[in-house]
Amino acid sequence: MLNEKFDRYSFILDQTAKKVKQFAQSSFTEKGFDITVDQWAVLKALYENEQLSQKELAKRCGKDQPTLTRIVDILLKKGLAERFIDETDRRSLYLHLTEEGKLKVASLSPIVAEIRMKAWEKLTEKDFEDFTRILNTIYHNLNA
Amino acid sequence: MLNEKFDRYSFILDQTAKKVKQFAQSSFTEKGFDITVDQWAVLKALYENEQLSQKELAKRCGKDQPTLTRIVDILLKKGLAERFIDETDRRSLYLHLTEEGKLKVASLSPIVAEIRMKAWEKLTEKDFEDFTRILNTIYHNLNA
DNA sequence: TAAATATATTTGTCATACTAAATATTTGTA
DNA sequence: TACAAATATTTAGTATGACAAATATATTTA
Repeated sequence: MLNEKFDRYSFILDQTAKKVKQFAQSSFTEKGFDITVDQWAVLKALYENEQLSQKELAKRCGKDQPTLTRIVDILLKKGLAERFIDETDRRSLYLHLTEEGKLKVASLSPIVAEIRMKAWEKLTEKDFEDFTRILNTIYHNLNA
Repeated sequence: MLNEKFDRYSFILDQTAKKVKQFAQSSFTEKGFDITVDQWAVLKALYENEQLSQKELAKRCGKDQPTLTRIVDILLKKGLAERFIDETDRRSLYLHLTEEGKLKVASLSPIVAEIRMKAWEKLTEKDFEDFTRILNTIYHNLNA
């Protein structure tokens, strides 16, 4: 393959990832959700799987531990989650959502799903499959 | 299309964009390049087009103006670029690379091109075309 | 069992992203 | 021409991302 063509794929990739996040964030803000997209990702992961340790949660959300710690700090301040020491391994902390946190996820989920679909207008199922396959391949090529 | 399938495309997109950046950054660091990937993007844009105003440069690099200002500040500190007032419009600043900056871009360019190819192993030209087409479509769907 | 090693989390530092507000300058308009 | 509006840049504040180092606790090993 010609090298020159690849000049800017990482630029387009980066810009599109940013745009997806921006679009979601501005929809959140517009609807008065009062959380960031990253905070949403953590809330959603917790909603689907309570009792995760912070380490497991970080992995599921694709975030490193320092970043996760700070996002969780914010969720605590907002009263959406609580942190507990795991008595079987006192190094570990586990988390669960407060009632308010659960309500927030339940009420936002359908709206988030809607927001997500906007990106796929004018694209086909095949496009979606190709897209995720290619992204996964790139990821694994660079993860060796 | 079924909504559920789209659950995590933004996650994969985000993780892959991060991985591409990390891979490039660790290659830079390993080779002792002493710049970040974002600083590289700005240097490259300047190399290909001197006399850009900061505003134009920001646009070309896909960065907002405050971010660009800070990246440029770092490039100045590193002695890679210089900033000048545009006397035809004293609000504007334009930039150009120092000799050291030009040398840096010239010497890094081929290595960066190599790094970039790694992502495309096991993928075809058609994949590349589909990928960029889909990314562009998503971008424009969300940019309206 | 004491010491070394490993693990989970946090803290610190720097770089980047986004928003809003401040500053300087220019342009448009009454 | 004076004033209002627009534009280019910077500054400030908050959130996130990456990486290194610090802390506390567990596990392994001599």
